[in-house]
Amino acid sequence: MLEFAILGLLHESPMHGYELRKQLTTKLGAFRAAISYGSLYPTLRRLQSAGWITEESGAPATDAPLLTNRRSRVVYKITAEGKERFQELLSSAGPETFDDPGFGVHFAFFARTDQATRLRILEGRRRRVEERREGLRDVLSRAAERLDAYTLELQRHGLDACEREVRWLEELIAHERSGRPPQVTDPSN
Amino acid sequence: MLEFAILGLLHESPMHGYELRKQLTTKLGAFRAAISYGSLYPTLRRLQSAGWITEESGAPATDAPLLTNRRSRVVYKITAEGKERFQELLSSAGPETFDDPGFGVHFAFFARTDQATRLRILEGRRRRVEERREGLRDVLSRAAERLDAYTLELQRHGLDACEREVRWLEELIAHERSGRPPQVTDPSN
DNA sequence: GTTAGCATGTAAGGAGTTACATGATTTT
DNA sequence: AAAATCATGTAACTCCTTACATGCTAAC
Repeated sequence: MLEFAILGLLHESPMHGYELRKQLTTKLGAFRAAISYGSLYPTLRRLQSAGWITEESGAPATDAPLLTNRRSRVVYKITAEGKERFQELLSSAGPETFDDPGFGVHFAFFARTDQATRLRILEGRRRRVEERREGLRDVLSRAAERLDAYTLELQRHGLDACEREVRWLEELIAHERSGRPPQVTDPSN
Repeated sequence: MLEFAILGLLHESPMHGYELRKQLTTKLGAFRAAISYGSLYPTLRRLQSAGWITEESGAPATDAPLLTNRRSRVVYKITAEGKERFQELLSSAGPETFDDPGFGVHFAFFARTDQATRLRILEGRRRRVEERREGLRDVLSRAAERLDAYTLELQRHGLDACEREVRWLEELIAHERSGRPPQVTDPSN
């Protein structure tokens, strides 16, 4: 997850770790808490050994005027293999569990992939949410008497969230199918 | 989380591991995938060493007629210390992160606690969701131009979910304050 | 008699977190 | 010159999952 998100952000532009964390915090803010440095920096190391990212060492010509020849910051950029890896991770449908944050991260980087992949991911997600929805309906209709009021309320709220998400996904799928993929920011790669 | 949920279920009635998993699956089904045996059984061990649960060895008088003198099942029951531990875990406000499943598990066992604790947990949750909501609003109003359409859509959907949850929590809090705590199943302990 | 479901467990590993530790730079 | 915030990292640990291994019981 972190690996994927880092590759996704570095795909957009080179960055150092601290900045990565900030951007991850806003990019994934809708469904995840901020990631910790204790997780971020080791992952950067790992991605570097795997050859998916490299330290940027080019002459800092376009560098901001204030911060010359700094070596406290380590700026990373994605490699060609890294871009391949990113597409591979994006295409491989994440785990089959409903509560996995994988879908959110995938969605956050939809601008970096093609319509077919987007559709596959959206439909996969819809299937999983529908399954969860059916499970909750079953519980509410079959086992309602055996459960206390709070547990029931939780299931109802969960069912509601599922129904809502399915509708949202339907809209996105329809939108994706008939026509415009909402402005792909940058058609590079 | 698992520890808390196990104590909560055994608080209601003694059970063996397999049965625990089934009940956990429905009880937590609104926000969590099924827990694995590889997690369940070691946790049962740990709870037993800690003295919070014990193996039930009483004469199986009321046992189902078909299954006599089995020792393939190990039935666990909660101890007095276990009940204390459960209340302690319920009272200690969970982590301060929005996406933590802690709230859901706490809520699922609200029937086992008192109104004051329920209110504190609901209000704590509301505060965290409100914070997340404000963060998303900030991003949407301040940084909207810098984000692609998909990322924006994700934030909008997240914001919507937050607003919805806050309203839900408000209702629950109001209901909890003015009057009836929705049928507490069993006033034991 | 074989498939399906009940029942319990272990070993290895994944994906993160917290707490700690350090130092540079910018702002007040 | 103190405080805030930028910036990077390590060690230990938490909490869970997957994959494996086993055996019993019920149903077909």
